[in-house]
Parts: sequence; C-alpha cells; structure tokens
Amino acid sequence: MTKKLVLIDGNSIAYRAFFALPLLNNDKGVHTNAIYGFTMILMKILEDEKPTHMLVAFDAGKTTFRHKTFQEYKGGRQKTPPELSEQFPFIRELLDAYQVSRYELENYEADDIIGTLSRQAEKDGYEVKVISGDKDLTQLVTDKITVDITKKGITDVDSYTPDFVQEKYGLTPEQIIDMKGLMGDTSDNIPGVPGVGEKTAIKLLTEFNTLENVLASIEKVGGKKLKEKLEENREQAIMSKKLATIDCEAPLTIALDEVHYEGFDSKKVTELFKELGFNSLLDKLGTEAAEEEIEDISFEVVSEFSQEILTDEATFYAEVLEDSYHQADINGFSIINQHGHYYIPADIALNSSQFKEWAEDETKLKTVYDGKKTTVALSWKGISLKGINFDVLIAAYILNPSATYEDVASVSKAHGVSVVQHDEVVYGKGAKRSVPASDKLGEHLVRKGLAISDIKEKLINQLEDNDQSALLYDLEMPLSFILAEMEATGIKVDVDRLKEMGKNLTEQLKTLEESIYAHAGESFNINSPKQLGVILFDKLNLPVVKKTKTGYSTSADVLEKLEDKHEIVKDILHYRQLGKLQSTYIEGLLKVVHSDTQKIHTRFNQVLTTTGRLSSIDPNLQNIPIRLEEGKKIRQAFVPSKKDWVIFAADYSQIELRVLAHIANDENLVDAFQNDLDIHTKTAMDVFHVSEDEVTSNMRRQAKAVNFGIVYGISDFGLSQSLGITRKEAGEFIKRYLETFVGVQEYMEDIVADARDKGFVKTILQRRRYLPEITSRNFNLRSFAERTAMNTPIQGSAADIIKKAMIDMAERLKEEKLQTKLLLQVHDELIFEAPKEEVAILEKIVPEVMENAVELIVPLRVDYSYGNSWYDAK
DNA sequence: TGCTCCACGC
DNA sequence: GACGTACGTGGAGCAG
Repeated sequence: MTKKLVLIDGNSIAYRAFFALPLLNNDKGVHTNAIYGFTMILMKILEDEKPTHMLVAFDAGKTTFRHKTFQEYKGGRQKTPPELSEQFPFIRELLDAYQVSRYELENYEADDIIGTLSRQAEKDGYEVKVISGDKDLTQLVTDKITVDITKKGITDVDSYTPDFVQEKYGLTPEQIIDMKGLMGDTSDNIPGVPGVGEKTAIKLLTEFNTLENVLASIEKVGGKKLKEKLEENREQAIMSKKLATIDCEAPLTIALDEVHYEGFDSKKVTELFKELGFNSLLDKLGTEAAEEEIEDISFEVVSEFSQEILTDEATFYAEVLEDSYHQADINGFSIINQHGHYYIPADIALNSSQFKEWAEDETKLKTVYDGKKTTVALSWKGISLKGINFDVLIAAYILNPSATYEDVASVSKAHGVSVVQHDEVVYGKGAKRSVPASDKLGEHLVRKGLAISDIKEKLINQLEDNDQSALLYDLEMPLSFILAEMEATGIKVDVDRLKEMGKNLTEQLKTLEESIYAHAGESFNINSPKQLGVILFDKLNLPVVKKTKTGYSTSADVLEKLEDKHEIVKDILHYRQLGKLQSTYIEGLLKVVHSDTQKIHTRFNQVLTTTGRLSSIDPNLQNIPIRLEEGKKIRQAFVPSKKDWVIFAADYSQIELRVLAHIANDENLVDAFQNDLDIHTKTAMDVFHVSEDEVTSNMRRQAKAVNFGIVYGISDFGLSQSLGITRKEAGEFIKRYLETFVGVQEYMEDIVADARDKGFVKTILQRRRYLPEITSRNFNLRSFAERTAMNTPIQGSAADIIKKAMIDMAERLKEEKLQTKLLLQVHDELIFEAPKEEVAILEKIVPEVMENAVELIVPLRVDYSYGNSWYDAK
C-alpha cells in the first residue's frame, strides 16, 4: 500500500476558519469558530484522504530568516484578533486528541516545514497532500504532491496538481515563485516589480521561463514602460523571489516515521467536543465509522431503454449547462434505481417514446434535484414531466435557507455526501466552461444521481425532526410545479411599444444631455459617478453632502439636496431616471424577448432568499417601475398573449402589517385591521396623539415610514435616512410607536429572546431561519441578528401566505375549468392573464382564494383590477 | 472579470 | 461611544 502523508498549514487553516465562520462561542463564553472550522476540515481530510502519515505545521514566533533579507516582510499585517488567539490552545488540544502530530520550528514558517517534509516524503515514495489557505504553497506541486487551497467556504477546496496549475496560470509549479518575484504579494508585503500584475508576470514567464532569464533578456521585453520598470527593480524582484521561495531544506528535528497516523482517541475527542459544545460534530463522530465512502462508481451507458431502467421509483437527474434553462439544450440524464446506475445520453432519451411515457407518468415516482428546472427544460422539448415526489434542492433550502445552493455537490457535501464533484471542477468556469467527453459527463451525472439519492433519507429525517415536512410536501414542492408552468408560459410583450418608448427616451436623453453639457461648460460621461462628481463638486463648487469610499456621492438623495443650488442638478436627476428606464427596462427587456413568440420567460429562484420570498432573474420582473408615471408606462408593454384577453392583477393590502398584528396579537393593531382603517393614518393618530382630521400629510408620511421600517426590519439609522431626520429623532419615533403598540413591543422582545434561546426563528408555516449571531458580542452582528429575528417571521409568513394562495388558486382555476393563467408573483401581488369572459368569475374567486389562504386573527384584504395591459390593471 | 455606484421593486 | 446598518437584480464605468 502506498504511504500517504497529509500536511496541514495550521495557522492558515485556523485563520480561514475564523474569518469564514461567524463568531460562535460555547456556553462558557469561549469563542469556537476557528476550532470548529478546523475540526470540520480535519474530519473531512481524515475521511477523504485516509492518510497513513499526518502533520500540522505552525508558524513559530514573529521573525524568521526571511526578515534578515527584508525587514518589512509581512509588515503592515493586522494583529491576530484576540478572539482567534485564544482559540489556538484548543486547536493544539484537538490535534492531540486526534493523535495528529504538530510541529513548529524557530525562525521558520509553516511553509518551510511543509516544503521540507513533502520533498522528503516524495523521495521516499509517499503520496503527499498539502492543505492550506495560502496559494504560495502551490509552488510545491508535483505529480506526487497535491496542494489543496481552501476557497470561500472552509471545507471547499481547489486541488492543485501540475495540470491544474498549468490550466490556471499556464505555468509550471516551479514558476510560481518567479511569478511572485515579478508581481509581489501584498499580503506578505513582498514588493515584486511595481506595475507588474499576474497577467504580465505570466506573459513574461511564458516567454522567458524564469525571472532570471527575464532580467537577463530585458532588451527583448516588449513595452518601453515595462522594460524600465524591470530594469529599475531588478534587485527587488530577485529579493521578492527569494522571499517567496519555500525552504525545502529546513533543519527539522522531526522525521517522517514519527508522524505516522494511527487513528484518533475517540474518548478524548468526545470529551473535547462536549467541552466545546460541538454537538453536531458529536453526532457525526458516532456515525462516521458506520459510513462507507463510495470511491469508485460503476454505471451503464444506456443505448436502449428497458423495464430495468424505467422503474416505478427512481432518482432522476437532467443536466442543463446553459445559463437559462428556457429553450436550452439538455446535456444528458441519469437514473438511479434498485437495478443500477444509468447514464442516458441526451439524444437517446429525447428520441425515445418509452422515455417520454415514463417521464409523463405520474405513477412513476421521481426523486429530483431542482424539479422546476427539470420540468421547464423538458417542457420545451415537448415532455410534460410528472411524478416528482421529492426535490432534494428544495428540501435542503427548507432546512437551511441561509446556505447557498450552487450545484448538487454543494448541497450534498453540506449533508456529508461526497460522491460528486463540483460542476466547476468538471465543466470549468467562465470562458473555459465546456461539456466534457461523454464518459466523463456520464460519470458526473451518475454521481449527481447517487448524491441526490444518498442525501434524500437524511433530509427526510431532518424535515421530520423540524416539523417541516408539510412545508416541503404541501407548500414548496407544489409551488415549484406552479412556478414551472408560469415560467414556461411567459408573458407577452408589445415589442413595438417598447421600441417606441425607447425612441422617445433617446430624444429626451439627448436634449437633457445637451442641457447638462451647457450648464457644465464641457461634455463628460454623465453616467460616470466619478466624472459627474468632478463636475459638480470641483468645477461647479457645489457643497459636498456625502462621500463614498471612492469619492463624492452623487446618489439621488444627495442630488435632491442640491436641487436649488444649480440648474444642472434637476437635469441630472431627470437624466438618471430616464437613463435607468432606457438601459434596464427598454433595452434590457428587449434583449430577453423571445423573437418567435414575443414573450418573456423569467426564472423564479425558489431557493435563494433567507426569508422565503421568491426572486426573479433574467429578467427581473419583480422590479418593473410603478412609482413614477414615466416609468410606470413600461407596464403598457406587458400585454395578454391572446386577443380579447386581459391582464388581471390582485394584491394583498398591507399583508405584512396584518401578519404582524396576528403574530404579535396586538390589540390596537388587530382592532385597526378588523375595522379596515387606513393603517398609516391610524398609526399617525396613535403615535402623535391626534384625531383623524388632525393628521397632516407629513404625519401620515412619517407614520408610513415607521410601518415600512417595522416590516423590513430597518434600524433607527435606516428610518432616519428614509425620513431625512436625525437618528435620534428616528429612535424617538420608534420608541413612541412601540409605546403605542404594546403588543408589538412585547412580540419584539419575546422573539429576540426566543431566537437567542433556540438559535432560530420561524414563520407561521414552520419556515426557519437560523441566527447564530444573535449571541455575538459584536454589537453590529448582534443587532442585525435581532432585527432579523423580528422581521423574518413577518416577511416570511407573508411569503408563506402568498405561496399558499398560489397553490389554492391553481387548484381553483382547475376546478372551475378556467383558461386563466397565473403569470407572475411580485411578493404581495399575483398577475394573471384571462379571457374577458372569465373576468366576472375571477373578480369573485381571486380575492376569495387569496383572502382565505390562511386564517389569521385579522382579515386579509385583496384589491384587484384588470385591463388591456399590466399598466391598465391598476 | 470583479468591484463600486446607482436605481428599481417590495 | 463606535461600529454600519431590510432584500433582491441589474446596468454602467472602471481598474487590472
């Protein structure tokens, strides 16, 4: 058996873990995030790599031999935060419990220890794996030495092999140090050659191979400036290279055979986990031994279908690599069932009537990952997918809406299954993204199928434990089928109308542009905040109201304050407004209209927001203008898809505040809604202690802003911004509001306490959001978590309600045998298209269904309207 | 290509 | 007392 050595860059991994995770702490007030992250990585490595030898290297002390070469080496670094320093002793203790060797050496960095040992091990025939967060280590890569560099998360890594280095940089691993010599490294304060970045360094090294050769052949280097820079910084480059070079002959006092890994001391590890409060890891520790890892997989490439493949129950995966799945190619399928693992090339499936029959048979049950995507992609191929009975993606989202769901691997790895690689690894990214050869694609798709099928049971159990099964089966999954239909249906756009508006805008913009240039006395790019700032604040000497990180702020609220100071300002505001309409809405929408049908097909992301709301992309149809008349006209271009049909829109009135009234059971608020009062006026009356006819429009505006703040969980600062008052005044408002609505005040206090206690908050339909930062000692993090605790149940329950309404509505439309189609959802609003003759019945059933989606202690109210376009449905 | 600024909706 | 303060999508400019 080959010997396998794993070397971990201890400091680097501890840092990565510390910054990647929120500042957790255990019941004794010890911070544990770095320890926790370190443990996760350690467990993962032991499981994935099964090393025979292992060592964790640490940096020793502050100075190393490199400081003799360059005093400022690693200068300007932030001091290690005390919250991290205090965790190092525990990390050492952890390693001892795991019986993993650790080592540090005076005057040397962890890099040098790792370099020296990896070279020795390679010579002795070991396979070597290095784990770090520092890309410098990639210089060590050889056929036998692989370096894993952590990415954004903590357990997610890029594996650097010679091929990977070649692909990423176009260089050999040895050339990494030449690259550092040229470009320097700001994090280590290595200077390099000024003006030379990664691109230039790679170009030079591709041509000249080494830094020394570059410097010896300066005359051959293209570009006069570059030549000069290299000439001037010759010494500095050589020194930089020397600094970046890992010493592979450090005088270690430890030998390879001393770092043999024999397995961990489970008693000590358990004890330590208990002390640290790592309960989830304790569970994992227990199950780990039982779990078998699938290393190699086998599968069959299907060329013809049989009963064996198209079974009554299966995991079914369809791959779509294009950005959008509308009218997209499907690149292949996989099916996992009791008989085996199958890869089905796209054309085999799509040309098979047996496959179509199976896909459309609702008694053939399918476990999927992203059923909506699968359904829509297949619907464009004339296949109406039925029988989905479990969606792993949605289940994972319900269990934790705060995680990001990028591909099957990200979901399965989060649930401890690692049979599948990330799409980026298999397909590449950016310009390099491509479909691999059939066998590689097939294996990847089968692995996805296996991962989906592997995590299913775990997800089911967790949902059951959390009382969230109904949320999956009765709300989110049925909703996904409705969304699929909405997306596939699309909404018709009057292209000529959009173009006409565009022409009009172009003219207006031209006029404004001329006027602006005349006021400025010169022409410049009005769309550039930087150039605009120079004109307004340097040339015209207008007072600076606000600055951004990079210069003057020119945002609308700033410009509004300057409106009466100079005529140019009004024009700029107008130019901005129209420019936004032109670029985002006219040009943006025209770009995504399907030329054959004149329809727009958005995609709703059902697994993105932490509150349970949907989002809409490509295009975003949830932010079409409505506030200002000029923008609202865009809605005239959204029309019914058939002659004699109308657009029918219905929206909930004040749904979030009604939800708040319900959850908080606030007597005053409940009373207001039961009597159907104007809630902002009522709020103004109570907060300002005046009668209804004494409420001024300004008082109502302020009350409205406070209500808005409550709904969105903004801070006193946020409220002060939206009202243009001081923070203190805003705080005063909030205080008075809470004194008026005591039920709300109590709710706010209780929900925060509850979140602190349980670690999460939930909505009326059991949607959860975890708030680990609610116990943070960092004021910002904690305050944010507290506002989130107050806000998520409100916004999330409102999202639950409209989702439920969509399901009930689809059901009702079917029952009534109507042709009406649901097209869009905009958070508290549903937009349909309908034949004129169905309007009468819609006027009855739409409000009825929406208002009765759930029962609250206050009534829900729905307003509706219809017309020849979305604009007219107001 | 990735970041910043700005602006639209709820 | 400071901290940096609903969320989401997308376009334009700009630096490297």
